[in-house]
Amino acid sequence: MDLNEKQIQILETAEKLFAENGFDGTSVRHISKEAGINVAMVSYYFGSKEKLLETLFVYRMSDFRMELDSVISKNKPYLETLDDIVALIIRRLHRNRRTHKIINFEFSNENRQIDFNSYLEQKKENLSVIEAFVKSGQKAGVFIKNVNIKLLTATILGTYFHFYYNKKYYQMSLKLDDNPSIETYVHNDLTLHIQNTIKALLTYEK
Amino acid sequence: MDLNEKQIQILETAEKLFAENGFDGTSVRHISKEAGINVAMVSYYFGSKEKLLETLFVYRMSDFRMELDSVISKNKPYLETLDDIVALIIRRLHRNRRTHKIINFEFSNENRQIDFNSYLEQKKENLSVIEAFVKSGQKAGVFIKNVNIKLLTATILGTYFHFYYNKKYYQMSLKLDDNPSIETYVHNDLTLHIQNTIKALLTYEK
DNA sequence: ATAAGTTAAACAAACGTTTAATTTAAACAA
DNA sequence: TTGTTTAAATTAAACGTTTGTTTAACTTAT
Repeated sequence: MDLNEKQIQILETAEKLFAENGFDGTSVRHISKEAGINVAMVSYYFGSKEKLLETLFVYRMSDFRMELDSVISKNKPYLETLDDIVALIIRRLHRNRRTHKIINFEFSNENRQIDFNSYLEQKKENLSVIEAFVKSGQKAGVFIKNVNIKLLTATILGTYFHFYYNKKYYQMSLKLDDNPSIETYVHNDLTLHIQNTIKALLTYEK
Repeated sequence: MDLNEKQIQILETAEKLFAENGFDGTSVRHISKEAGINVAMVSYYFGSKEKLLETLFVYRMSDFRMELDSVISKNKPYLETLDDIVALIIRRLHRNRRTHKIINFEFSNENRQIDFNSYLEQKKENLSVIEAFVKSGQKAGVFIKNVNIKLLTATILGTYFHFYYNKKYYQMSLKLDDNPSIETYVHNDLTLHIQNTIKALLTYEK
């Protein structure tokens, strides 16, 4: 995939607007105006509004697997690696939160004609790497056996997204007045909470 | 709020379509066709598409507080009540998942002119009841102190919604072929996973 | 000179809402 | 039970906008 500057500019403008107003809530004219280009350029470069979105998915979702492998291959103690994995996931999720939001919303839209196969394939790969890591920790006796591994990531991603989707509520409730303090909260408190949750779940005996 | 049969029929049709295709992805004509009524009836009964949505929120979100109080006032042991609270939340969430999905998506849409105040007020109340319960358990020495209480519900709701939004993925991954087996999975495995997560988090010592 | 980039204008289709006319249902008096 | 009145419910048609995409002309760079 080779994209020129203008294409990337369109993609990132579209990402912002799709995340803010939804796919159907964002018009091609809105994107082109915000990006400072002519309406026809979207069709010219991407073919259609749908294909623009598919291009955005590929543009944003690459190279996570590599980062994940890198963290695991450091061979730190299991609990430390677990913390690192969670921190990595949250960091990536937060950086690409807009695209993830669009995926979350459009993936469950039956009526949409968008190809999610590359996204699904990548997700499956990543989860099987994490699953292998947890099973290895179970064999080593560090993690307990009685855990629903497939739902582990649901808890990690789900907690982050619920925070992000209800940002307005938590801003109010936690008195996070400006963007920097939200960033700090995500990378400290929220990450710590999820790390503790996953560690507790994997080591807690009834 | 008194709604006649036809109004409820419109509301529930709209709920289904909004959840499937999004608010902007659902036209008033689509709703009226699916509900078997004339297009003008939506404006006639609700005033506008936006006000229809606000009516749906109130219609679905009521009386949770009552159920929550009822569970807590049974005065079972703390860990059992905790399980009951989680089970109650998941049951309610799952029953009203469509409306919750719409709220999640539209609440983070800056451009939308929808009144979320009654929803926010209710959410704040419910969370403060749960917060009080956890603090009481901490005083009793059953729950540990080192927990981010405000993020507890983010983990509960977030895990459920991540499962629901990625239903297609989990269906594939967990081989849940039909709707009954999904229902069973939600009320058994998923609920159990979240109960274990929250119990672990609230009792786990480093 | 050739191809890529960019533009304004036009296209049919779909959008939410309003209008004005008609049908239905309920209330009332004879 | 009847005919009449009144308001609510329902309808098809029309309103002005906005939608995604295409066209054909024009500009820029190679």
